[in-house]
Amino acid sequence: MKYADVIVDIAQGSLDRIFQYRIPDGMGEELTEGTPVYVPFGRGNRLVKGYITGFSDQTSYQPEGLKEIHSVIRGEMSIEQRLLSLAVWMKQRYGCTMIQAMKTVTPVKKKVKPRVERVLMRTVSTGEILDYLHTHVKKNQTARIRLLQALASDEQIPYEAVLHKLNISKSALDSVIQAGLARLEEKRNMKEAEGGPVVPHVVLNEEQEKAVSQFVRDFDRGQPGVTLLHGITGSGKTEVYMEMIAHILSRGRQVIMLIPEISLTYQTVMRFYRRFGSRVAFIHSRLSQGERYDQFERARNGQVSIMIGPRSALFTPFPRLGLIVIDEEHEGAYKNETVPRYHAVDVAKRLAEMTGAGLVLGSATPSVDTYARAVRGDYKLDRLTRRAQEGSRLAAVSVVDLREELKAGNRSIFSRRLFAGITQRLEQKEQVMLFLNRRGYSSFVSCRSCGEAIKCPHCDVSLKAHRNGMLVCHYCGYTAPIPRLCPSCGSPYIAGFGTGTQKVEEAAVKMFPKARILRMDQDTTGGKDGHEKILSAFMAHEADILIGTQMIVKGHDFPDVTLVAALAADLSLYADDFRGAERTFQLLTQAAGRSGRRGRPGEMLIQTYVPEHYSIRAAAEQDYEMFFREEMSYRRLMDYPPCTEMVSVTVSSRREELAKEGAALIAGKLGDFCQTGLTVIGPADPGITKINDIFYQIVYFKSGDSRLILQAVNEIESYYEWTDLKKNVMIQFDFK
DNA sequence: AGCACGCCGACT
DNA sequence: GTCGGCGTGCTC
Repeated sequence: MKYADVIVDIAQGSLDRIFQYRIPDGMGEELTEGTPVYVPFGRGNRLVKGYITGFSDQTSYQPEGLKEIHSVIRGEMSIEQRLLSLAVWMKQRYGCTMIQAMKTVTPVKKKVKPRVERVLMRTVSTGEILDYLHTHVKKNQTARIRLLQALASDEQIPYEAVLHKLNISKSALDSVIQAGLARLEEKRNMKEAEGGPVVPHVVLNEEQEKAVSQFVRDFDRGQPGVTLLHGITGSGKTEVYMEMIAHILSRGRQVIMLIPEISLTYQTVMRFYRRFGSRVAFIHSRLSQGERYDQFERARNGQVSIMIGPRSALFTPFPRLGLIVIDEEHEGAYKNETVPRYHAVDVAKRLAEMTGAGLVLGSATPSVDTYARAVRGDYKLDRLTRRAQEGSRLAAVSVVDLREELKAGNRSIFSRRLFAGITQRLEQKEQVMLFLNRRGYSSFVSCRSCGEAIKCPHCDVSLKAHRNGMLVCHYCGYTAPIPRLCPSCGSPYIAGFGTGTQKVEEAAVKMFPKARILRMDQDTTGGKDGHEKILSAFMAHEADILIGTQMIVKGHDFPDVTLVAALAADLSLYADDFRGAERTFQLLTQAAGRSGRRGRPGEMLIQTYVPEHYSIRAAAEQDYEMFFREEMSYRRLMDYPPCTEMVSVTVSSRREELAKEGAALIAGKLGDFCQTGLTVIGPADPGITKINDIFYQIVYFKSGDSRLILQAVNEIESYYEWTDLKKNVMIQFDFK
């Protein structure tokens, strides 16, 4: 290898590319991917820091013009070094390029346009916040008073409710909260100065106490390991996390806590802030690149010790990481949707190993994969089986067999039992949530004569009807007016089919004409704060019934909801992958958890055509173990993860036949590479075969031997690299 | 980001 | 005549 690929000063967005350098005699041995080096750069040949990302024998640049690497930077394992070795691991594990991996682990500092709100955030004081409220938030006097009282008295009030009542933008409220937090911090400091108790500690129950003390003991022995905290809804997992975090902080180490974006609510922020004060920092999607970078800097130089955020918070550059917590471990949001398609749990495990930190995974419905490892003894398992709040009970769940409804002549989407339940709740002025557990079920236009749905000319999906009379492709953005005649048969009888939730809404309006009904889906959540507006209106009890997809059952607690119903639980069961049953069980269990809080008993109804299916029976019984046993025997029978390791190769090309040929070549190569121990499936059509005029094919391979899987990935990579395949198709690996 | 190159105004 | 303003563009 004669030349090295170097990426320089990657905190600068514009220099975010590779430069090639000559390798001086004798230096080759020392260089590997991720090695930090000094290189001469620019017209003045000033020495800048860079990192090796790869090697090559050839160069696209004129060889005479290449400069030599100046020297290798040696020294102790810095934070960057650690993140870079994580990048090297990601490159290996997920089969991406070194640059892709490095971009993922290192934050890029981008220019930020100064915004008025930002100034407000930084400089606002308690006095100013009052001024702000008086000048900007005149609309609702009671809400303003409520907010002020809450800020002054530490009272917990729901974020969404405040947002709605004040009818202000989210960023404006965020500034208000920032100011409120500053004020709370002041009060804390005063209390500390007086020598009074800083935080009213929550008393943990026996199970919580046991989980904490075991974790503490193992951590102090230098064997933090991985712990699965399996706790039912409302069992007080957060209190357990907070005790563990407090312990880690007392040992002079730092904590990363991952949460699904949706559960970063005002309550969550306040809870952590009240316990840990200004040592905690948050990352959320509203932050600009620059603000995100600033949060990382505050972590690096010790201003904060706890970082709470989505999966990208994993790459917080703490000098001495002691604990990673992943809340709602089973959530799909932890998987990165772009290359490298890493899973936060896997990366966290690796990072924890590298830093000697503990890893705690928490969930009421752990992923089958995680639970299997816990059962196997790879992870420690702590159970929280009791609700933390005295007197609070799990919802009573029952299953309604829709086949019986049909037999009895009821063809509506409301079973008789659900109808009675809703009627009763309406009388009692309580709230109802109706959910369809399937996403992407939005309105398309189809022909009543030939039945064809109007499809996107560039993608293998049907076009969605928007309210402005246009058809839009949600994958490539193609837009066209709704035609008057059917493009396939010329019939004039074409009509829009509403979304699933629209139909439910229509039916509900007919059945319950006096009820106030809200619907939440892609059509109704137009605008940035659409979601929040609907949720907070419902929170403020401005509607009796909320209809929506799974987004309504995640993360939000509505105190007046006493009935939740899954209208057609089977919808998520037969999804196009092997995790359909798992997702169904998780969704139904989550939905049950939304019903009946604050002491009021809740009820959950599951309407289904397959009441005998184990995922539905287990959800009704609220019996995770039962679900797990059944699901594992299915996975074992079908040889699916976690009983085997499975990887998909997605092959894509502008030309359909090239994609098909390429996929066949790869499948053939895999077959040749290993006749025994490796199962190859495909080539096959993926769920969507064309997006943006690019055609897709998919090949799966699986094996019980993870080394064999990696070898196969490498084999395909080098095969791809050194043949015409590279000219014709793109490939992408995904670990299932 | 730096740093050089470059093409216009007021100074020893 | 030259010193220096910072506008533009490149960095293996």
